[in-house]
Amino acid sequence: MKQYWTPWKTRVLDALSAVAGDAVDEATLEETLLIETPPDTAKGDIAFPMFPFARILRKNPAQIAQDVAASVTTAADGAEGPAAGRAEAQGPYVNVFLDRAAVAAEVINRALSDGERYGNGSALDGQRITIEFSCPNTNKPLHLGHLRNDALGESVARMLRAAGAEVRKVNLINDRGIHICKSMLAYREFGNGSTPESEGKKSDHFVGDYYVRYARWEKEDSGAEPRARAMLKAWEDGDSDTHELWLTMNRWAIEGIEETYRRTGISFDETYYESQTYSLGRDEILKGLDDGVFYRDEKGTVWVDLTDIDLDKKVLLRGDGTSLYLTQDIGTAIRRHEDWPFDRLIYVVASEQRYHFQVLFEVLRRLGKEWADSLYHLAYGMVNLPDGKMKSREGTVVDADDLIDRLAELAAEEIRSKGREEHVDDVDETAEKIALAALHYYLLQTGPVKDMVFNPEESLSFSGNTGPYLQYLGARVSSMLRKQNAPEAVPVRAPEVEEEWQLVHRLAAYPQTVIDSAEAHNPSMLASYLYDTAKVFSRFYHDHPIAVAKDPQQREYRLGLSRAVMNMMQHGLTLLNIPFVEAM
RNA sequence: GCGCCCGUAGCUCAGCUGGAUAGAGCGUCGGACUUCGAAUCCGCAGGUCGCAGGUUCGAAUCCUGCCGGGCGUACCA
Repeated sequence: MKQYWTPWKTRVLDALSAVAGDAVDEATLEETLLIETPPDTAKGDIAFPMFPFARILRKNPAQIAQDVAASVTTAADGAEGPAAGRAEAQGPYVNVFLDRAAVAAEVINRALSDGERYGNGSALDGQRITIEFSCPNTNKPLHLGHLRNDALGESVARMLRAAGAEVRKVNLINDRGIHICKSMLAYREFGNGSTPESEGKKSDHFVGDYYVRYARWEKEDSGAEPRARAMLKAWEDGDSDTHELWLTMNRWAIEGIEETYRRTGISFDETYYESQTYSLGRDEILKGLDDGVFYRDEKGTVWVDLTDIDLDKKVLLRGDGTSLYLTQDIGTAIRRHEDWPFDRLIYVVASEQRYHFQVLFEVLRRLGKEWADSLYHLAYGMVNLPDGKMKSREGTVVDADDLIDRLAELAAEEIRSKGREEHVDDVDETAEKIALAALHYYLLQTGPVKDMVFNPEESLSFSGNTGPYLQYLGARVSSMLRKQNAPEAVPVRAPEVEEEWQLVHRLAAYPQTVIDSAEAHNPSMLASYLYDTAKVFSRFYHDHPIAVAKDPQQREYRLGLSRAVMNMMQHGLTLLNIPFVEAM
């Protein structure tokens, strides 16, 4: 989308290249030119710092600014509409004063006519991106760590889509292995044929309880572990009783987990199961062995030597021919590329596995997969508690369902204590949406690379820099727009107060923010943009009349601006997987 | 030991590819509801941007070293 500063950028570049003559090519000038917003709007609406050109042009930056400003103003002379205005040198900066009325009308009307699509872009048009996230085990329910993973994966996927990419969200369910057998064994041992229904328990929690039960048992009885291993062997040999139990318990686990997905707005286009993919990759490794990319030792183990790129030697296939984590990841990557050839494959996986992905990508490269360079590990930090790490053994793991229940309960209390029951359609449904807003915003406001501290009390709060703050703004404005309809378009009219102009500016910069956040795979950029915008709007709303403005033209204009900002907020909240509420 | 990541206000975090005076929220203290919804708004206080060098017109941002913390360095996943 063409931005309102585009004509000015062109004019500044023209002026610079006139000053530079043949000495500097235009591409260099364009790369060097920065566009900023002056710290104080009295200084102008757009700023171009001339510092970098001082070196290139061997001139005083303030002098350059004066020359450029003069010729830019001349170039703009006679222009009308959004391209009109003048430039002024302020020290080493060229500052532009726009025809705000014209620019504002263009920006607002674009947001009004685009409606809920405002913010969708085409920067990634034609790109096919697969994104893998969540990847739960079928021996226990989701916990806080999964919630961060899910929030990130879902949000990044939505942002990439908004930026124009074709996105395929995939899940890989870890439904096999010794840890799965442990809960199965404990159930066979202590379950007495009970079921989630008979116990009145959510089915994934039911399964998880047996995993915990196993852990306790293992401590008391040294015979437990060998039996778990024997069960894994039986499973691998296709023992029918074991498979029947496995199918039943997996179904319980997955149904429960899917319920949490539905609840949190997480979805996938394709689900892979490790039980179906774990043996993939073996043939690929053997092919690589034939091609001399890998080697076999005297025990029959297949290795890859990555010491030439400062990594280690890694085992790809055990001597008995069985697969490892790495083996199957090689297989699933290849399978995915066959299923749906992608331009990029993003793995949303905790940063502890950085090394694993380095190795994985390099092995695929050595197997001659030309698409190996398009693989990307979106590593994110761990979620800690105020007193340290979550430890499943110490029972400090924060359960996903419990946390959301707790949040929803508090939100419902809040609704009641404010006497809002009559104003919302359904207290519990609204409370649930507020809970998700609090949770998702909390998880996404921190950039992915950083470890974060989950402070229960803080995350349970609904005021300040939180998801519910954003929802609250939406609810108030929705309520206002129910009473007074916004116009379909606004006339050319100068914004009267500073907040109006700031909102126009934020409206204009929003589509690019979506693209930047998507390309950086960083929802926190978008989150803080929305929060800052909401703050500006809150102040505007508080200090100035909108729907109750006496002057009908002013009222219409402000209602139009409000609607436009709401379109943007709704779009942005959706990208963060935060539900919009009409009333709360 | 080696490798990767992080270190910004008392706490939790922003700060885009280096750019004009480093920002929020929570917490403390104080103010604003006969006015479009007070889950809001406004104000006060709070900083050697871990430390030391370097690069440059200019560094929280880039480079080097050190300190502190996390993670990794499995024929676990």
